[in-house]
Amino acid sequence: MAKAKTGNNVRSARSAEIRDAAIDLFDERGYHGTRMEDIATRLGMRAPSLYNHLSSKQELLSEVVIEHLRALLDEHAMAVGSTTDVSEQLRRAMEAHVRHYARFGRESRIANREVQSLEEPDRTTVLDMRTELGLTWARLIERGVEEGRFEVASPQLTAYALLKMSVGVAMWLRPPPVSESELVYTFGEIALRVVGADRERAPAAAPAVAAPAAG
Amino acid sequence: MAKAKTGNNVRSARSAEIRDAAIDLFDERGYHGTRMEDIATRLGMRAPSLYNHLSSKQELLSEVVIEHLRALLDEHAMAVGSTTDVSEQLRRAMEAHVRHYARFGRESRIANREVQSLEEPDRTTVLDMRTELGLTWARLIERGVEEGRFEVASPQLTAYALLKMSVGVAMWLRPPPVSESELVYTFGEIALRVVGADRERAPAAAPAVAAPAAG
DNA sequence: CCTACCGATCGGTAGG
DNA sequence: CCTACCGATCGGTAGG
Repeated sequence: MAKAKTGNNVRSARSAEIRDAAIDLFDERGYHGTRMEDIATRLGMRAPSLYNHLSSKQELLSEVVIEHLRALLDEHAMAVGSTTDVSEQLRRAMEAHVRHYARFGRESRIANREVQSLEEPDRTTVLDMRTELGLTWARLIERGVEEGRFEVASPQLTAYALLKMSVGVAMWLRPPPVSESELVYTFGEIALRVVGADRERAPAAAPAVAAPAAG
Repeated sequence: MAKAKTGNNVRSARSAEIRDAAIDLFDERGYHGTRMEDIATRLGMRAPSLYNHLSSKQELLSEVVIEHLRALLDEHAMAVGSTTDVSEQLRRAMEAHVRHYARFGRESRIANREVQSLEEPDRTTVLDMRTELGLTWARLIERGVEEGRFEVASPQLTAYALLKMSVGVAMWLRPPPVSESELVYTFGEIALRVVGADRERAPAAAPAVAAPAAG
């Protein structure tokens, strides 16, 4: 009773350390390129001792990926729920994503590169969550079009383009050359341009730059 | 003399088949998730026989990734060199990328996911090529800004956003819901919007849609 | 949390 | 192009 044989549901400090080391290594070397011994060494342990805190290497991966996607979906819902103006919803959704990718670069990269390393049924769960996220974006853009606020060739294609563009922030080779707030703001603006929403307030609150039409 | 011990530079039909099978499997299961035996089985062979046509598994990977990046750089140069109008250069560069990603989805996904599986010095070579591609895009956008044709907050950030957006085409979970030509055209248009170049010919050759400003 | 160790996998070689 | 096989790696277990 006292011994937690599989301590995977007990979120001890040690579990968190193991998880963090695993995230570091999965990001740097990939899932299959990381050995349990590598993770253990980072914490001054031996590989078998890890199994007092988890039940398998695969569990480490699936937890990271699924939590990442759940966070993305949550933050997207919050961003959209924080206002009723569809342009502002889109801007905030993009800002939320970019902020998340900037702050959780390691988890984002793992989630985007290691889907194929997931075993079933987690793999399917993750693919479904990704599909759901894409649909949420597409519906948001569709609504903007219906309200006459956006003008796009294809809401689905546009949703996909915006999503992929934002994920890119996490894929930066070297750290971004700008501050997080600048990153977030710029991508929010780009999103509005992509959906053709910027014309509403064109030469108004724009960040200066006269933008002449020299042919 | 007659026996090609390491037939890696001899581009035989068999080599091409092996390469194609490897690309399929690296894409589906990842580099580390693919065994030489898997590749051989696809061709009705046994794993050791593969070594009559290549020298290592790693060689298969690096060739795919490096060739992919070389093609991207070439096609980008060709697109930019095919006209002098900076807006048109940007559009064609985006179209070339999207077309490439659409046609070489497998290679594109491998190149983007398996950089970490590359050993040195190929890994560095690939990272350098990626950096070069990013710089090429950034310079193109900078020139557009200098000519007063584009208006962006940061050429570098914008270049990165556009690059990542286009790569996304290859990352589609399921095949794209539209034709290749539609895909290519839509992304070209989006690129022009992102750099703020569409205003020049705003309600002109646009694909209909009145775009009212009901706000 | 450790040592000892197993069972399986896998890239690659030997030698034909 | 094959069989036989090596050497190394690695996730996980036993048992303390």
